[in-house]
Amino acid sequence: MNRDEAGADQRRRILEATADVVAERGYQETTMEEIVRGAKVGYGTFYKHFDDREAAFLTLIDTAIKRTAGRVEEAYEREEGPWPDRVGAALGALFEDVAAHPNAARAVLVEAVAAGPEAAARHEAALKRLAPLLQPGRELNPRQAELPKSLEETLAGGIVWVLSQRLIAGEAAKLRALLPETLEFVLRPYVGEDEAAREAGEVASAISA
Amino acid sequence: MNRDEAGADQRRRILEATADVVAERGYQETTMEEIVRGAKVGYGTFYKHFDDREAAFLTLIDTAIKRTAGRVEEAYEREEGPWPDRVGAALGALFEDVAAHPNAARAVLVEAVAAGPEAAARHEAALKRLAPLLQPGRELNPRQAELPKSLEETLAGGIVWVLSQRLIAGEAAKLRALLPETLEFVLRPYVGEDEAAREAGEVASAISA
Amino acid sequence: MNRDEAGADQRRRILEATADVVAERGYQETTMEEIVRGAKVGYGTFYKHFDDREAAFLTLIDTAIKRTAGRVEEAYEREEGPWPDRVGAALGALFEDVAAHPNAARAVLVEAVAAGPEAAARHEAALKRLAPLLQPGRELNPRQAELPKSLEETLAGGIVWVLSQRLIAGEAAKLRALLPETLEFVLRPYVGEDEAAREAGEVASAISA
Amino acid sequence: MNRDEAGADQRRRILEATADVVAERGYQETTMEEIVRGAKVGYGTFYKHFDDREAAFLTLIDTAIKRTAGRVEEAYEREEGPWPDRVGAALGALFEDVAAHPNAARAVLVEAVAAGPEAAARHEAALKRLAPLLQPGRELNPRQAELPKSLEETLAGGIVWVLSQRLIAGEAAKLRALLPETLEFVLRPYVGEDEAAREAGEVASAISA
DNA sequence: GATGAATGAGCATTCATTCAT
DNA sequence: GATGAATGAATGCTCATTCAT
Repeated sequence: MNRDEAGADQRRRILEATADVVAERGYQETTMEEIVRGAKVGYGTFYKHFDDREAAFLTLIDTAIKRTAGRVEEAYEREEGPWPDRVGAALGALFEDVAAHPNAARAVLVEAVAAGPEAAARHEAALKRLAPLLQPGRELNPRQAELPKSLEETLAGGIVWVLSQRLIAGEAAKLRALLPETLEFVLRPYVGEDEAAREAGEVASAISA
Repeated sequence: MNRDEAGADQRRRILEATADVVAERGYQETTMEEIVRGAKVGYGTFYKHFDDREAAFLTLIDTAIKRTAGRVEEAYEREEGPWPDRVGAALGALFEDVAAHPNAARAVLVEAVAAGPEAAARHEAALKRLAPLLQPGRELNPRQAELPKSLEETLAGGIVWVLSQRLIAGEAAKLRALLPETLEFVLRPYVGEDEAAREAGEVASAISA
Repeated sequence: MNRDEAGADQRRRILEATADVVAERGYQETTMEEIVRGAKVGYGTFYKHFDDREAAFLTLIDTAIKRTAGRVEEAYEREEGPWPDRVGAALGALFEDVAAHPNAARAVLVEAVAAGPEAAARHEAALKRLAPLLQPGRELNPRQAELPKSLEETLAGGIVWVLSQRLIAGEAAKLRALLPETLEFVLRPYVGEDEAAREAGEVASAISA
Repeated sequence: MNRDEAGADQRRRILEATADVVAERGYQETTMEEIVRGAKVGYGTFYKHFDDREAAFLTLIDTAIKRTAGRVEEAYEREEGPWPDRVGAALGALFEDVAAHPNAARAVLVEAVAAGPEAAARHEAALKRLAPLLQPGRELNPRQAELPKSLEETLAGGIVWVLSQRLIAGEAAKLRALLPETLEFVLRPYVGEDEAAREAGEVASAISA
């Protein structure tokens, strides 16, 4: 491992340790000692990579958001089927990524809310990125004009709630099973309950396969 | 004012000051000094009423939940019309109460999430109290068996998201205007979009009246 | 002792402890722990009185300068004899005050030099206050025009050197004995060696009396 | 450049960098990082040459004292005229050397005072080396018995004060202009004001020539 | 009873020094 | 030999809690 790789590895270990400790004890209760012990680095090394404790936390959030948003948006783009399939792919990618990185997800979805204005702003901005994926569904609804303006925001809130509850309960593994019904919940306002149920069923089959 | 009344008044002032400071600076940033200054009591008085800082915060949450839940559930019970009207009444009471006590609501809905396990548990429990009000709606849906199991939880998450965003933005006053579309969002899975839109319309008329 | 008196006492103890520790170990080596231990106060009490460690040190310096300058200038004003007597009185007051408060004097004369720009500026300003007491002596010199412009500054430097060396050596008590010859050194450029020696002799008699 | 020369060069660069940083920020604020960066060497190289940070500072002081004292004492010895001329030569060499190496001089004259006991002792010892150059002047004073015992120390203090003030003000270049009056100040107690003024005048002419 | 002055444990951060490469 | 990445002891400061008045 050369010097750059070693540095990148330290940085990764620090962010991982931060995510772990924050997930376990909450951001505010997270001490520097726990982070550096968890990352197996000295204090000085931590401060070579980050300005202070908050900077590491914000970087953790930013990194997680970037990765998750990338996967979600990529899944959405890659799927070439009709819009409901694209949403299904995106939501599937979201649930998978959260399940794969539950601590980082928890940092973004739970801790960021009350970890100061910077973190809260990132949390909010991250959630707003779901709206553009849902908006096109309005075209499919014959009475789209009647759809509430805040629909996308509210749906995003519902999705986040599902994720948060599992993360808080330490049951990220159960998310996979919740994907079909969450998808149904999301699609329903746009395509109606029949179509939504059908899409959810397809996803459910794919999962159990 | 006799001794008991004086004590109750102090206690109320402490909780109010706690809510104010927590709303303004976040729970973790809230110092005892700010609380006792805001409540116009000495430290000793604070510790006569509460074991420690967290106890006051938990009591604040509990009190707020009790009051809000009481109003919501009472509105639901009092309404003698069909179920959608009852949900409309309950949601209306919720939005009104949050708008009337934004600081306390913020403590419950935003700060509690990341203020330690005790507070998080209360936050979660509070949200779960919305489910029993929504569940009966399943009876109205001819294909109720197909409704996602987690529907009520997810709807609650959506509602909370709407409330949280306004509270964070300091725009509790705008909640009134959001009530119709949020109601529509909640009713839609149970009664379909036509009926949901109709109920939302009625509520909207009632508001502007 | 009422509340105000207690506060003033704490403040005095903190400044005294600061002077003691600084004299013993140097300003930069002085830790907060030593100060609060020496002052018999908690950290919080320290920070109620002073913004930070440097503030306490600067206050110590300012206080010492104010007291010493007051005494010196008062002695100068009070003496109604001819100018050499006035300088003798002033220098006597200076030596006495330094001997009575060697730690504070050391803080001003020795430590302040290298304790940051604020402290250094105060050190310099303090020394400059000696010049106005010496300047009038120029009138007594028939060839005053030839006196070096920097004479007063240089004399002040000489005086400070004498004081500093005794303070560093921990021999503040010996200052009394050095007063006559230092006075002679100071007066000589203005009144000539005969008169300077005479004045020094008078002071010496007064001391041994 | 062979090994020894390379080593000597590193050592010189380290001392120079130390002097620079100490002059700019003060000894206590000087970090190892600044020194090694300024000297363009690694930490390991630094510690090959010096035991620790203080050792480098003490060596810097010792080196500077040795060089300056050498020049001053050499100028004094080399001058074959009467004693006042010899003192003039010595003081001239001192002022020139300080002006030529202001950072090193500042380390010795200003920083050393409050940089711990070792450094303070060297500062004091350095000043004491001026006395033997001045002492012989007593022979020229018909009433030498009456000269204060501490006269030489006090004069040295005055000289140092002049130098320090210019160094602190970053005006080492102005020292040249201050040489005549400082010389006059130094000679006066021994040879009287006429002779002192005459010598100062000569030096002034030599400078402006 | 009520006050708020006082305490001191606990934490983030810095930087001299070491040692693997 | 030379480097500079890494260490972690040491320190200034905050703030929840106590208790003398």
